[in-house]
Amino acid sequence: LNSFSILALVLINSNLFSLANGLLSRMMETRIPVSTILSSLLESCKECDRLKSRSVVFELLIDAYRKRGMLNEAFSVFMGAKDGNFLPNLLCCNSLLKDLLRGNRMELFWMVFEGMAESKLDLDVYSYTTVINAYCKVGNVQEAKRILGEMEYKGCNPNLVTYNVVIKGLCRSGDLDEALRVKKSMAENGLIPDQYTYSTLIDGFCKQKRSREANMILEEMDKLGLNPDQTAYTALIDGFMREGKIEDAFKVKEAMAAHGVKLN
RNA sequence: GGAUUAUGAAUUGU
Repeated sequence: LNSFSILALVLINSNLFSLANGLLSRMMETRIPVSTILSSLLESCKECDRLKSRSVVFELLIDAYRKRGMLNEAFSVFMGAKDGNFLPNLLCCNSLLKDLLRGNRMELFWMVFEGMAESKLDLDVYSYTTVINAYCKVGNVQEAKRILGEMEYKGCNPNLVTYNVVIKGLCRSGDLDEALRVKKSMAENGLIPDQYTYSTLIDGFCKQKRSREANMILEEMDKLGLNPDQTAYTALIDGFMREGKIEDAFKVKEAMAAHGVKLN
């Protein structure tokens, strides 16, 4: 195992990443527990202190575990690497956060996030957006908005996706008016709402049984030349049907056809 | 640069 570890480090040092990757895959497939692989790698890093880019070995291993859905193992490697002062780079951390959030592994998610913060890693718009999304998903829009403020304060500008995530969170929590205010505020930051923004709002209004207003949002979208797509129309049809407004639903279906958007 | 990461955008009933 130690020979493999050292070889992996040497390969990375020589920019032979895919070979290193193959080696790590073989190590994983032996079913040796992560903790053993991890300590072997950390030990080898200490021995081979003249090799460069040693933290890459942990990034490769995290990615390998992540992509196999082995999130506990990916997490362990992150923690071990961080504690050994081989903090994975931002892209790797962000990717791990994304998978932990999607996998609903929130305990691990927050531990990784804390680890990034305590290592003084500068978060980027991806990191912040993911964290905002995490808060939104548990209905904590307050905290989501706090992070939004924090990122701006730290000089990291929220982008279109960030705003869409916040708007979605507000819609889910039923705060439609605030969602509209946030949409308006995008212009101040030079951002133009896109089809995601509009579809999110349309769906939000529909889910609160405010389909008529949703219809107006769709019309606004159309006016602006942002072609409402299948998602926007489907959300609106669904909204009208939920309210029992069958005729309105059919009108939307006709408008949809007139705009050349197909029913799915 | 080895990895190229953030919106699981809508619908799919009982």
